[in-house]
Amino acid sequence: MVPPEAPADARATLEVVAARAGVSRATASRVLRGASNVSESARDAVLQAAQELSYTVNRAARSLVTKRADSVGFLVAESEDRMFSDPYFLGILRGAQAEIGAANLQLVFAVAATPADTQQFQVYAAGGHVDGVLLISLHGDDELPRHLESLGVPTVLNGRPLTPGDGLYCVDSDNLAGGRQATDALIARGARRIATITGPQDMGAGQDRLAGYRQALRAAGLPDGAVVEGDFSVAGGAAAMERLLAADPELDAVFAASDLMAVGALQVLGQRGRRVPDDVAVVGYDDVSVAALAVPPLTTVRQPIDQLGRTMARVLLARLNGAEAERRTVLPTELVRRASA
Amino acid sequence: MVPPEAPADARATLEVVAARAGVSRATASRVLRGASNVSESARDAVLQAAQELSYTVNRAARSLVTKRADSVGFLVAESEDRMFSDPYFLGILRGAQAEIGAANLQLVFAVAATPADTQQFQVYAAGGHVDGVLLISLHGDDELPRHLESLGVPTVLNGRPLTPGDGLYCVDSDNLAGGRQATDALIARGARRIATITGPQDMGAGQDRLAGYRQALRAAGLPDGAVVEGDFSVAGGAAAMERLLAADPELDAVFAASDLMAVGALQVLGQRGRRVPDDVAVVGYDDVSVAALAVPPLTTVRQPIDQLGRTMARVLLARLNGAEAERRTVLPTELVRRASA
DNA sequence: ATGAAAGCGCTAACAA
DNA sequence: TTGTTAGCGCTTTCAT
Repeated sequence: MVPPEAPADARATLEVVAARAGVSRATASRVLRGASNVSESARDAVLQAAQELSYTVNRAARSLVTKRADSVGFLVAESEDRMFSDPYFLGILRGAQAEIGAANLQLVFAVAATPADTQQFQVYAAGGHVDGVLLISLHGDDELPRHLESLGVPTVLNGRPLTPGDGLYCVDSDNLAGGRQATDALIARGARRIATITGPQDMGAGQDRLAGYRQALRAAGLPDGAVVEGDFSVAGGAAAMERLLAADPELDAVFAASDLMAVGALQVLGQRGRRVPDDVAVVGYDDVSVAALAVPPLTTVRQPIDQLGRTMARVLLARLNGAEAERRTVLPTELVRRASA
Repeated sequence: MVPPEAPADARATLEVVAARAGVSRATASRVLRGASNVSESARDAVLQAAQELSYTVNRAARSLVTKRADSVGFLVAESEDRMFSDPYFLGILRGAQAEIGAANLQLVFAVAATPADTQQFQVYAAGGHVDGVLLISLHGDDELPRHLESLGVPTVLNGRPLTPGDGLYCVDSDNLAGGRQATDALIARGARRIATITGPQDMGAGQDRLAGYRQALRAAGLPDGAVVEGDFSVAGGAAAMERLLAADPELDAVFAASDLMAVGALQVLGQRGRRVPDDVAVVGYDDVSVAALAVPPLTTVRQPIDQLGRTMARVLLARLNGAEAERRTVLPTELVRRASA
């Protein structure tokens, strides 16, 4: 009744492993999944058989019955090229992959550049192809995370939704404190006309860093400086710097809400003959690798980018396991002093 | 005999769609997969039913029978942090994802930092969890691609294996021509003592760019300049530049085999009081975004990074479809003139 | 052109 | 603790 030895070239199945170990498929399955109620001897036999046959579970078969996909989606909801030139995203990806991989799940990478893409992803996710999703780069009040959740797909955001209190799960760095740290550094070195290049105001990070800037100014009894919105890119930072200079030619410091924008600002400042930091001090945000390479090297606010990705993954994993998870996790930032301020 | 209407809240299955369309599961399946032998009316009915129920195929069930995973692995075989600060990788990823996504396959992202990781990935891939693998950043004569192929997993490399002629599939940019272009540009502007910071010599890209440099020098009747090996990183470029200066204080030009290394070189040159390009001209390689941001902006050799990723994916897709595919695809490079040379 | 039926490899009751 | 037994949702012969 026991099936004959399977051909050696075919991929081993549970059936074969069980037969070789002299137990039933059920027992073999239990052993391989680490269930507790198995005898020592059965366990050893199965493990060895599996080893010898280099057995790997067929995930499709498993998924079919468990109704879990054993994979999570990493969705970049960004239509612009920006994300692909921003090392920030790569950092998040690395962190997330490390945790997801360690949990033995797959990370399925997806990009939704258009509304059609987004729609397609929703269908895909709703179809049970992923157990949860890690959502990167949320703009405005994108309904995507809420849709995903209502479709039964646990989702964790990077950043925070614009309107709070939705019960969405999100992981963010402390942009408010970060904005303050940057501005305080400028204040501490004696700057008095402090301008800022903000991030997109349709993103929590953009809003919060600006709010931090304002708080710091107010706390120091300083008036608000010139404010221009940027888009987190180098070109955007440069354009914003031009406008800042036009708005307040006397400014003596600039807080740029991203390193990339700070680099753009540095370029413009250089062209205009302003010395950094002597004439104008500059502080960036992120501490991605270009910060240290800029001329002069950028004083900046470091975000724990890798940790952001890891934390997102951990929160999602916790949810998938039915464990408690923080709705909103905020990671600390830190000022990194270099030459630009 | 027809099953009763399924509960509306459950995910629709083929069974339900078929019932609603008044056909058998087999016919519904044929329609949904675009098989030809179906009547007009059956097709319409099924399509509409599927639409109404927002049916999505259960990939696990499909995979179980077709024995295809409908997904491809994107494996970064790199133990160092380097790759995560190099925009190059992100470009490849984007390109690959675009093609893979368009073909309706999933891109499963993985990192193999240690030999253990690599081993695990092999088991995973051999287990039929992916239909093919896109392999990034190959060092030395890594056996991984050959193992994967011998395990029956079609693999496509970025770059070229060190020892050619293995029948491995790879997609590369024309590093030899690129090295020549860079060096020719330096020669054309009158440089005569041209040094180079090479890429890792355990990688084809590193070797080929150096070979191109030598070819150009020889063609111009110029003697070889100082040569120091770098590791594609900024820090590595800076260290190499120091050694170059020590080896030949009179050098008047440097070809750095990556933009990141060129940036490092620029820093050192600045510290040593050498003006770029007046005292020393510099040409980089890649044309990643930092090239344009460097001070001075970097003249560099552009690789079609996005296309590299896309092409890798296309080659793999072709193989998966049993179509003919080039063993080795080489994409052209192009000199981008900016201020550093 | 269509349907009936047989699994794909696995997990999870349920019995023993 | 272990084995028996149903399926999970789909594709695919094989008839019709």
